[in-house]
Amino acid sequence: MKQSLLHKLKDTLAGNGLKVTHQRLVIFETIDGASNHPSAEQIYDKIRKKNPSISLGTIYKTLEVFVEKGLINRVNTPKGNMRYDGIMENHNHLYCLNTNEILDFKDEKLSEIISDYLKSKKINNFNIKDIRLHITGEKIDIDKKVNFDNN
Amino acid sequence: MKQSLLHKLKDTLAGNGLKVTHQRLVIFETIDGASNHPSAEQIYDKIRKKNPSISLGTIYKTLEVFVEKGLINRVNTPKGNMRYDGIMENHNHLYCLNTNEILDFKDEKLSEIISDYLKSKKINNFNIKDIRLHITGEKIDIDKKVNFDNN
DNA sequence: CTTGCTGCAAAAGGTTTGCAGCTCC
DNA sequence: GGAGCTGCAAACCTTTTGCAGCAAG
Repeated sequence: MKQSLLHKLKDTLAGNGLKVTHQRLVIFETIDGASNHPSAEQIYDKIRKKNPSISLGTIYKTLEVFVEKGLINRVNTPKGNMRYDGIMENHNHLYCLNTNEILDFKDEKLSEIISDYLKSKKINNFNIKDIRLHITGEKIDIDKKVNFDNN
Repeated sequence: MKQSLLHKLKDTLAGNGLKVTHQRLVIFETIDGASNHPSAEQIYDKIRKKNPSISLGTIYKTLEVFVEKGLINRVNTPKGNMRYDGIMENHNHLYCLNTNEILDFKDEKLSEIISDYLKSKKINNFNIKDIRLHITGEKIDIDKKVNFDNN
C-alpha cells in the first residue's frame, strides 16, 4: 500500500474519532491491493489466511465505516450482492454475467459527456449525488474458448 | 391493461409451452399498472388484497419467467434488493436514496450518445448486452419540506 | 390425462445486530 | 480508564428450492 493512502486512512479515522486497529488496516490493505472488486466474503477469506481470528461481522462493520467516510466505494451488482472498490476516481464498470467479474472502465471523456449532458438538462426535483454507467455483458476470453451450460 | 399487452403475454407464454394461469395474469397486470418499480414483496402485498391465497414463492417464480422471456425487466438497486419494471423501452433510472423510489428517466438522445460512444470505442474482449445509467441522489419535494434524522 | 404450476414451508445466501470482553488512545 | 472495537452468534431479509396436490391445455 502506498504511504499516502495509509496516511489518508489514519487521518480519516483519527479525524472522526475512530480507532486505527489492526483489522481496519488489514481490511483497507486488502481492498486497496485487490483489482477484482471483492465481496465481503472474499475479503474475509483472503484475510483469514493470515489472520484466522478475524470475523465476518467485523469485515461488514468496517466496510460500512470506510464507505461512510469516503475511503472506498460500495458497488451493487446484477446478482444483488455488494462488492467493494478502492478506486475513488470517477469510473464505470463492466459486469461480466458469466464470471461475475467487475472490470474497470475508465474513460474521463465519457464521464464528462454524460455529466455535462445531465447538467444541461437540469433535472428538476432531483439532486444528483452520483452518476454511474453499468455495462453488463460477457467477457470474451481469447485464449480459452469456454462453453457454458446454457448455450 | 392494454389489450395488445395481454396478447403479448399470452402469446409469449403459449409460444414457450408455458401455461396462462390466473396468477400470471394478475402479476403481469400489477407490474404493468405500477409506475413505482415494485419489489416482489410489494407486488405480493398488492395482489394479496384481492387474492389472499397467492404465495410469495409464486411471485418470485413468475417474475423469473417474465424476465427470462423478456416481458419485464429486473432492476437492481443501491439497497441490494430487486425491483421490477414493466417498461421495456430503453430508459434509465433515478434512484432516490431517501424514499427508495425509482424514477424513470427517459432520454433517447442520451441513450444514443452513450451507445454511439461505446461503439466507437470498440471495447475489446467484452460483448455488451446492456447499457444502463444509474443516477442516484435525492428527490426534492417542492411542496413539503421534509426533515431527515441525519441532518 | 399429462405436464406444468401453485402454495407451503424449509433452506439458502448475504447482511445486520446485540453484547461481553478486549484494545487503542 | 473509558470510549470504541472485535468476535461470536443469533436474527433478519430477500430470494430459492423441493414437493405434494391442483389446474390448464
